[in-house]
Amino acid sequence: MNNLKKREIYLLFSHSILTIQIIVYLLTNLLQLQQLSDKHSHEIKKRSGFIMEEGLCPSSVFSSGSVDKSRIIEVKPLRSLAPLIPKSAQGSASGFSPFLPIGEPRETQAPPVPNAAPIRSFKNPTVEDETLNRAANGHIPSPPQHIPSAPHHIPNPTPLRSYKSPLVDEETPYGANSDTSSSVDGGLNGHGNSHDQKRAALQSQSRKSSQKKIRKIQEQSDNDGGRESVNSVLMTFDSIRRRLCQLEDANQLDTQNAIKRADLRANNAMTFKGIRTNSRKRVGVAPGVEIGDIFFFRIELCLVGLHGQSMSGIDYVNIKCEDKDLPVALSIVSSGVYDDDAEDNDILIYSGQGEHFNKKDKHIVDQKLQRGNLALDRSSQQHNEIRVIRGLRDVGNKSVKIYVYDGLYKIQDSWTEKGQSGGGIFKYKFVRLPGQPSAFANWKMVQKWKAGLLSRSGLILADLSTGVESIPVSLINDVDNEKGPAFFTYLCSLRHSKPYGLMQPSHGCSCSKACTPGCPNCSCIQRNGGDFPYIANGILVSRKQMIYECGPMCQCLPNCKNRVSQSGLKLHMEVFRTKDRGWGLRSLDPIRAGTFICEYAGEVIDRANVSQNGNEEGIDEYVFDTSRIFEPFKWNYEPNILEEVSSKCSSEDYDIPSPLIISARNVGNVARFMNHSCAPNVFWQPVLYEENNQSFLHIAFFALRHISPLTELTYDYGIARSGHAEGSSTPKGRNKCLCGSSKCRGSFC
DNA sequence: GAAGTCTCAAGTTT
DNA sequence: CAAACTTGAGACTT
Repeated sequence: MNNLKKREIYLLFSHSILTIQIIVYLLTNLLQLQQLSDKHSHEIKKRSGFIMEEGLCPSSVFSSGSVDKSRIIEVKPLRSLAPLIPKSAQGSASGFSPFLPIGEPRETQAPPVPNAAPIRSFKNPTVEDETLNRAANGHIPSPPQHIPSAPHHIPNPTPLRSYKSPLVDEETPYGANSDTSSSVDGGLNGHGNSHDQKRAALQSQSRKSSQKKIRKIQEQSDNDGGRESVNSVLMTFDSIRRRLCQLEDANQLDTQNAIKRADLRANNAMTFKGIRTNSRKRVGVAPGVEIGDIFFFRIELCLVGLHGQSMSGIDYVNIKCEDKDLPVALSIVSSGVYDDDAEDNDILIYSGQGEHFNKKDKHIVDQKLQRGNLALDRSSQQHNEIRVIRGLRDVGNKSVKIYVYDGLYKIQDSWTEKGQSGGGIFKYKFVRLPGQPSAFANWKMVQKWKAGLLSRSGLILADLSTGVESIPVSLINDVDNEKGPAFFTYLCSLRHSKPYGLMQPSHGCSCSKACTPGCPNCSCIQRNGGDFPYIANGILVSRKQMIYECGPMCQCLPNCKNRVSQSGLKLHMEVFRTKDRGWGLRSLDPIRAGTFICEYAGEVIDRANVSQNGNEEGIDEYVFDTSRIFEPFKWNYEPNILEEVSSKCSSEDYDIPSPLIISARNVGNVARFMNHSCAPNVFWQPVLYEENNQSFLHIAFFALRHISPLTELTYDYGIARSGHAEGSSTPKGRNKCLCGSSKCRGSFC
């Protein structure tokens, strides 16, 4: 208390104009504080006994033997004692709607413009535009909110069990869960029956009111974002990131005074341009993010508004409710730092945050009921929906961490335990809301299939490629009685009858080892405009008019990284029976945007032979024709976003001197099973390399975005020029399109 | 008291 | 594995 007084006195003197009234007022407060903290330290001592019984670490802040941190918390400057000061009549004039989460700029209360961020992002913004954009997107720093509340100055470093019942009345009228609290301290507090009833009625009323506010936030926030925005933001992010990696690989990136990590640097560029979606914090669904969506960086979760914290596992907001702050948890990431139990698919036992070993003081630090932990606790009483993202490592590629959005959960139970390092931790039982499509459960299932622990139902053939591919391609039908596709010969590349068109034959590069990015002497890299087309893990950086790979004619070693499309399948593919579109193709592995999927294998034919090659009606449904009309789309990074690095950006219009027509009717690979979609997740790219002193063109397929396991792979078939009716503004195909996307053209051919 | 700056907790990625 | 890194909340300052 001495410290406090000294601080008080110091403060008093440091402020030159103080009325006697204020002094009297402060002294009154001081007295109140004294009483309050005495009462509270008594509370803490009482509780610490309880905690010791529960077996928490003796070095815990609750322990009677260690430094009494409650004293430290008492030593707070006056301004943090606000709740003790009677509220003014204008007390609620904080500038925010009581229904809005704290930290949201006021202008965002206006009806949100759908797709606002991504569309704006693709023009070349002027300075004025940018200011507007940033303001509209909420990137002007939010007005800070200093709404002191009881839970913050009354220390709350207490485990769940100990605080719940006794403190509910004093601290949080919202949280009183009569079902659970009554059994704990039923008759101990000595209140009369009528008092209890009144109190219960008040608490129930209060709880309803706060739940109403949470619902209101939910309703208010549900009409922005959207699938297209989410896809656009993620694609923009990854295209920038890939480009940065490419420059870094070639040592062309200035990392002297800049961040080295490409994900963070890409995020900075995005933030600077105001490109993100769902930037308003919300309870429940994040519009446009679908259950089962996968992410490869924590930053990606932030960019689409799924989880606002770049590191922390718990995201929450403080909702102003009856002049108090009610922290409400919005989303969690279960990433395995703590020993979360993720055995059951619909139940997640999640550990709170904050337990660690303090290396300096050499003691274990318990988790405290504050920040995220407090929010989870309040949410367990409010029963609000919480988004759950499960972090996992794929069995095939343990070095990559993947985050899977697993939908909405509610907290059903909470308790305290001893953590791995021996500190006290909070545990929360998350239960998945019923009726949601499975996501994490699918992963579990697929991993069991891969490990051979679970037999596949509907497995017709273990390897459709009959050993041609290095990874088996399974044939699955769990839909109908069809026993398999019509006969064809599996071939993993292209059967050329003649060399490709007008290209000048070259003899490949003369690198002695594997070609490396930034190598000035490699003729293949020079043909690619000086850029290595792929980054280290074989991911395509950007679409190009043409990609020149090293081939059999090159002097470089076969493990050269510029031969991505020649190495056959790298993913565990599956030909499967779709419900309404015949056979389709999907992968059991998660796929990153830009990953090579497969080549379009088959026989190169002349246009004259197309109908000859077809069925009775002269139609060859397995034709790939580069001269079709393809819907243009943007996949590469925006050069203006990366202007500080490079303005170079290649055209995405393919430059194919003479059309290439491939038929996979008689011979082909998995690509022949890929169906059409007007909103595809795969695109094709022309690739050229030399064999036998001659150039040959190939068609390589790459992932357009991240694709989760078991998702059907589709690309845009384009429209045959012959199918484009004369005088008709909208080309019509002969097949009804069943892709079901909002951009569906209705037909394809 | 509003509006700003500073600090810290949170863990990810290479 | 340790260094480098971001975001947002809350503390603190003007």
